[in-house]
Amino acid sequence: MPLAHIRPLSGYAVTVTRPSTARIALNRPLRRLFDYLIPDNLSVSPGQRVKVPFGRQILTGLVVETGVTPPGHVTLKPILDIHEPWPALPDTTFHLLSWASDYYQHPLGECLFTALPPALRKGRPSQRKQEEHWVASDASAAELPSNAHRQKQLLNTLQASPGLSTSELVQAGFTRSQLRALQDKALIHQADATTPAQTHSPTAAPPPKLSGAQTTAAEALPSSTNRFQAALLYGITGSGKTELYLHFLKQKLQEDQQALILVPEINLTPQTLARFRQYFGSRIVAWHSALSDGERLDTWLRIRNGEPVILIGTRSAVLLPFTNLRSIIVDEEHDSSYKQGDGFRYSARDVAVYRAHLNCCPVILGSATPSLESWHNAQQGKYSLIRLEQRAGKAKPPEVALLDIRSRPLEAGLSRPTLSAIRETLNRGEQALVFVNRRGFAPIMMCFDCGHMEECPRCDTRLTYHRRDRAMRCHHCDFQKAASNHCPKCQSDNFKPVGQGTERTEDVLAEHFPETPVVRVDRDSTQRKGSIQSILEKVNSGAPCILVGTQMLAKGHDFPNVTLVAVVNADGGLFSVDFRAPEQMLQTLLQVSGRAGRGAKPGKVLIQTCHSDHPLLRSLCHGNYAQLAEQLLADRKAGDLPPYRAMTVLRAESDTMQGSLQLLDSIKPMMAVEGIETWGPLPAVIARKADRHRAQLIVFSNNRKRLNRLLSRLCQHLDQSKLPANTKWIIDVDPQETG
DNA sequence: GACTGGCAGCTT
DNA sequence: AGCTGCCAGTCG
Repeated sequence: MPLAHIRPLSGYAVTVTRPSTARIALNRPLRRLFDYLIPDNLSVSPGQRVKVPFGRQILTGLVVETGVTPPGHVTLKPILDIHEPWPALPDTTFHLLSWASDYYQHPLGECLFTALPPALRKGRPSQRKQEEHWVASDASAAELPSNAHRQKQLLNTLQASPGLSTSELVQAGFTRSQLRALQDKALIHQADATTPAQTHSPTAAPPPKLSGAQTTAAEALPSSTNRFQAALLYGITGSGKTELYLHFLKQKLQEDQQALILVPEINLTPQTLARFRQYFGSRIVAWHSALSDGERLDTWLRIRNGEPVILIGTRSAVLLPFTNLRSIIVDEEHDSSYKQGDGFRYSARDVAVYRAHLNCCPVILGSATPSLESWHNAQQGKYSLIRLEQRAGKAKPPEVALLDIRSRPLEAGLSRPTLSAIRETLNRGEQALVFVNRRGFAPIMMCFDCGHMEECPRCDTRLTYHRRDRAMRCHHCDFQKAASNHCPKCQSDNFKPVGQGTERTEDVLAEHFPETPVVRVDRDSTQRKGSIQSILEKVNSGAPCILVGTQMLAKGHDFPNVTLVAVVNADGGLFSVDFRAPEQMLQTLLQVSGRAGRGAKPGKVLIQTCHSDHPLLRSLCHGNYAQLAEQLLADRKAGDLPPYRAMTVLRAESDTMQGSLQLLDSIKPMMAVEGIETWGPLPAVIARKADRHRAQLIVFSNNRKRLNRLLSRLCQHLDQSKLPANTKWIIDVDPQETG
């Protein structure tokens, strides 16, 4: 019965009945919510963290809705307690996550909980632990044993500057146990809770000076922080996109407003932070996977409290509980690491655009090699396109040349012209970078007598030979075994490595250039040597050297003295089964090309290929990504692929291929609907991984809404149906990989 | 008879 | 995801 028109008249008492039930989301992979009673002494609202009994455990849940009518035949248990009287997730963040849960078909509970810091997920209190400040007591230091040097130094430090906090002392090299030891001897005690002096004050450098081209671009950036506007900033490597971001924030962001800058993990270095801090001082705050639980809670609370921070963070930063977010920037927006590869498979870039929309604020997507999705959106006029096609300062775009290696003699994949180009570079006192797309020594070990190749026993893959530790490794599971000198099948000695890996290239280059240091940068070498940072510092000293590496080298680094980039083989991505492979390969090639000639000296890029007449590679030589994007988009259009149609992939894995295919086959009839097309089911390209047999069914539609509704029904159906043992299914909306 | 491991089913 | 209860297998 509609009662909305009945208004209380003045003088009448109005009884406001508080809702007695609440629907709660739990951090469990369940596509359902659970209802509870709200006890009289508690009041709860959506987004709030509560403690509830669940089975015989006690869990932390998040309120989704109150005043719900529970399903008939269940007896509700009461909520035990609230964690804090305010909603952990504010309105817009809550809406954002509900939308994402529906869009990506991932259980709401798990989506909501990814927006909480680990401490709050585990049900810990939301208070920041109070910083302890220490002062020296009056007692005599004579009580200290003579060998307690560090404790003595600590005591001296506190006598000299009383009131230092635990974390400050730990940073100065003291330990918590030293503090405890002094406290036990009553030589120091905690200071009263007087607020310590602010340690850092915000510096406020004026906005960076812009070049003519940059000024024109800056004028085209969003004009207001109170309106949804999406801009694609297409700026070639070295054109100074970062200056534009800085300029934009300096000009448009007010002092009480929050901003978010998303970056790929690899770009979030101390140097990047320092660069932004130069202009915004302590307003700049970092968010990435290396933070401790305590630091995460701290930063999360600052954001939740609406502090006007400018947050620089990786993927998950887009889910933080901002309450006054007025600008979003997504740097390197094409980067595939923005898409989460497992669990809640969201794209931080796409969520960022939706978030800007919800918030009515601008979003800037920046890249030298924009994703075809964003390029298409710009063409459609959904985003404004801002071009920045000149390198800043004196640097010129590198000259890119193809080197056809058909019927040329190669040494570990390197042709004579490439080797002499490297020599010339070194002779000029400059550095060369050699890009190899595979780590290890060689991707295959093969017997030249019987043709046997070493394969992984658990996957449908070949084992990669790692000569450094004489191991054969599978790059798709954790299998490895000792390498042998002869064929395990026919015992022949004619058992040899085939193909190129970073280790082999490194060896050959070291042989060829014995006077020059050769530095290898890949997952293996950076693991062993601790951090990539120390390697890079060595390179940046500028002395002649040769860098050998994988993708890792392509991104974000600035090597002023690298003037030659050599690509060992560019053909991998051209003929792959994955429809995104050519785009990804060209983006990587352009990114790695961008490493050449970033300083004052001109750069050169040599690309070895067996297909020097391929139209995509030819366009690459002209260094014009815009033209490449058009070519790639034409291919996508011809194939009815994204961004022209929405795509979702359903994956199944089980102990047998038959089991996986059967599950997907049983789904397929549900997809036989107007406006939906399916491909498959087909075995995955690597059909067996870690002894699991994988298959996939690809679903297309040119109507996202309809596809979304269909997928929701499908997930519901699959949740209810009992699957054979060991059979699992996964849904990936807007997949990054379709192998 | 007691213990283990694998699994199916349930959580409001 | 946990957690538990059930069942088959096996230990000595």
